[in-house]
Amino acid sequence: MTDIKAQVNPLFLREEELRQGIELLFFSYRDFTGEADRILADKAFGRAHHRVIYFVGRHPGMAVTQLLGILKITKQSLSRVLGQLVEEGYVRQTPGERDRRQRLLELTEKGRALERQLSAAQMEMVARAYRAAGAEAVEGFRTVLLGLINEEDRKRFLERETAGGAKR
Amino acid sequence: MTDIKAQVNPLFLREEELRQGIELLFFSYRDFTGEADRILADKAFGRAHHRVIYFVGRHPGMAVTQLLGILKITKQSLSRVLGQLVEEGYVRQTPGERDRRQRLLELTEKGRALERQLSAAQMEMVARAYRAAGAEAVEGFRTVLLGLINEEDRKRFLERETAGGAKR
DNA sequence: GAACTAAGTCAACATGACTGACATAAAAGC
DNA sequence: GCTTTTATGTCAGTCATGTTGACTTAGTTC
Repeated sequence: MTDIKAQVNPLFLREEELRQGIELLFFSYRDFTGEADRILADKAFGRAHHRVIYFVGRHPGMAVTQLLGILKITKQSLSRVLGQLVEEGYVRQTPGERDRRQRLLELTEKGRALERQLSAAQMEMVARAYRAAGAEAVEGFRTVLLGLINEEDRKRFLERETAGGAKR
Repeated sequence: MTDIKAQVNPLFLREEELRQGIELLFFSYRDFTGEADRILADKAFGRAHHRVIYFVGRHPGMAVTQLLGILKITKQSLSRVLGQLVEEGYVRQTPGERDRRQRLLELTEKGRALERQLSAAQMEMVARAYRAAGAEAVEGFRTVLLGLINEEDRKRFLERETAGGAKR
């Protein structure tokens, strides 16, 4: 029956395939973030705190403007979240040496501990999916997701990849 | 230099790889939804409205409880959004025949028009990424994302795939 | 007839985003 | 050296989307 449909409208399967892609992104992101959300709920933190902790942990010494660029939110939005994290001792701000207007961000030991806890959960999920799918599928996963990302951030990924060497 | 690191700590590359997976999901989802968000902003609708329109369009005649199960939000959250969509003539509710307690949901013509507009934008993004990546990569993308999705929803995908036949 | 289920409602609240206006300090440009 | 730009922060108000909890109404099931 679907074979007939496919013959009548050759675009049908293509649209179906694309819609499945859309749904896969929706469901996988929903379930992927759900894991960490549960951990954060205990600490009265939200997804926004997680993102800050993640990226500050990933790029220690980054300036506030850089972080805003990654998160693509306004500084007013960030300030509440970042303020809480600083106040509760997860993130430390130190004036920049080169440019003393900057407040460079880094995780405290407490912050690193939370970062590890959150990342461990998510890395475990990704690792499970990677193992189940195999190396070739992982390569495809990366290629397609890269294609969904805007030019600028995509470049960052590709640079890191070649700079890191030894990967493929 | 990174080669040395990899030899000293064999887990380094693995962790790096997993973190890249996490970031790919974050950035791709951010950019992927950004496209539709801009269209919705004109109509004073948000992402929540989009999800309702999408899934009602995908499964015409579905009951409210089913929709809640897919979205994994509370009925109170849904009611506001659904109420607006019904009021503004995007979604129609009709009592179920088998079970008259149910209000079965379907898009109106107006709703289908918006659905097409939104989906066209996202399908275009996915299509572009698929084309650039190639069929093999797409298969890997699907496999890995399926592995990130909870058991139950994953089954739904796999059933649809085999039922639809003719795909692979 | 009692118990359960589908759907909806009212109320209060939390989170995370936004715009707009303004303040301070340091850097950069002329 | 004065002006302009930049980095950061703050105050105030608003909006969208989620939550919990309590309760109602109507229909189904046992």
